[in-house]
Amino acid sequence: MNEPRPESSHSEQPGEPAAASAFDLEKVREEKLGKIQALGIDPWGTRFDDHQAVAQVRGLTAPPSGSAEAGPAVRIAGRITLRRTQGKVHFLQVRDWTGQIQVFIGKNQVGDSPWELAQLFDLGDLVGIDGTLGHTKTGELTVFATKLTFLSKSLLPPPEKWHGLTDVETRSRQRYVDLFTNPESMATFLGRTRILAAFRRILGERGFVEVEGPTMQAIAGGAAARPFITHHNALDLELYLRIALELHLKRLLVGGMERVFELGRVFRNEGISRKHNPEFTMLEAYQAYGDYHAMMDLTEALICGAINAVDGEYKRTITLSADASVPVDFTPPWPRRSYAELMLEYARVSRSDEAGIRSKAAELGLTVEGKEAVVLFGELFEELVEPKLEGPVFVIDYPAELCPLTKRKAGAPEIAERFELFVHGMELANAYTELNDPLLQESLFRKQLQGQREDDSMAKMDDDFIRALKHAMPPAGGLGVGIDRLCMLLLNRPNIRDVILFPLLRPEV
RNA sequence: GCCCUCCUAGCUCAAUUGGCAGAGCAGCUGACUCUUAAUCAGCGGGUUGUAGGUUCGAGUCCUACGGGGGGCACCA
Repeated sequence: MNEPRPESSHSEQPGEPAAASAFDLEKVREEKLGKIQALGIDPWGTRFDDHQAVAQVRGLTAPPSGSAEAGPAVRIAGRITLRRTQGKVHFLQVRDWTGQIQVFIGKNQVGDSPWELAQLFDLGDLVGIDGTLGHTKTGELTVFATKLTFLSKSLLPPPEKWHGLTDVETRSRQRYVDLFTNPESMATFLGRTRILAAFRRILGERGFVEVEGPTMQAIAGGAAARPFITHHNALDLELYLRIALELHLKRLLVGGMERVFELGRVFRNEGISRKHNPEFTMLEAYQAYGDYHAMMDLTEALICGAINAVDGEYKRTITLSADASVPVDFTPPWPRRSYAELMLEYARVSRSDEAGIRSKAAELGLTVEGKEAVVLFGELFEELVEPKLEGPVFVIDYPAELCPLTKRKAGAPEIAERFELFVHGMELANAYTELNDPLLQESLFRKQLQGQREDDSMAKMDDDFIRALKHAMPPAGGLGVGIDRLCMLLLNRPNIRDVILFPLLRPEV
């Protein structure tokens, strides 16, 4: 490893002499900070009440340019993103999280000492503006400042005014800069919170209560994934970060909470990609005395609600990658197609035709030896059917062998009551009629434990969960939705990193 | 973990075959009371991610390392 060296001027070295240009820009701003203080003004500001959102101000009516009529009095607060000075006049662009508006500051209009302050404004400073709303000679809606309030000094220069911050790494690392420079990024993350709010509202309207399961668990269950390991000192206990929400929510069903959901973070110790972040947000919802059909209705309501929260467009174009987008129509109801039917249509094989499955798999170049026919059947689905599913489409009734933890269809034990929602090859939701037979559950767990590989040695038998089931869990429908991927889809961001405020990155330097 | 690729001023980007590291924005000084990426004049700003190597000479070629991006693998 290289030792940190003084010439690595990018990392701040407190106490070391400022050496390079980066420091010069900062130094200039520090000097201005001193000048602001010399004016008797606190450069770090104070409470600033009753300001209006810029978007709200933009919605007001204001007199046209040159009118004798005084416009409405307004008060805004925000960041200076642009400054054009012209002699004894400044034009600023001031941005808050709702939008941006022009501010006019004239020396003769504000007076000498505010003018002195305005001379010290830098791009990136936070200011409060009192003024009247009107239009300039060129017709632009403008706040004509009457009073300036300094709210906070920016000691670092913001990115360039025209191109902004484009470097994807810096945008993720310094999300704060990304948010205040790139309005589309702000819109994306506010869109994400609207989607979450819509989910909570709809679930609440349907009688679901939000609960919080444990994030640190002695046994990380509910999915097959490698967990993160952590340690509790006082108990001297190895703990795992949860990989799913499922098993604790089901315990609550046993406890009598009939409709529960959790919108929570789960952690999986896996690779990072365009579609994977090690921590991500899941919705899981469980409805006592329901089944997977009830969950399909709920899924449709949730996603339609999310669309309405974003822009209300059911017919939308979704971005698959930087240079590929496709139209998708979310107008409900969405088709429900059985797994077997889709396999017949696209792969031309049925589950019972094992010879056909094997020859078809061989045809595609899949490894056939040593695999059970049902595994190949699943692989054929992934290869031949999933790419064809433009969606949104519910794929229902999976081969039971592929979903050991799902309740079988009454009178058809070879069929599992499960659906997955697909949109253009992306799996948006996964739901079951939950297995509530503790004896069957236990034996399936044991079988699963036997089959696992050496390096997956994290999985353990969750005896308490089995005990809970033995107290009788109601028959129930359960649903899982990957929130991050839904956000990618509805907010048109092809990379999961762009819908997670602080995605995992290697530490800087 | 593997393969490909990128890293140049605070930001956005140039730099011919290996031949003096440049521009715009931002910054500083000055002019300007209705600008729109304001304009005009002038000035400063760099260990080209890091460490080695090849070479008379490396931003450019080679090796290793760091970080990013894309893909593969992993991923009920």
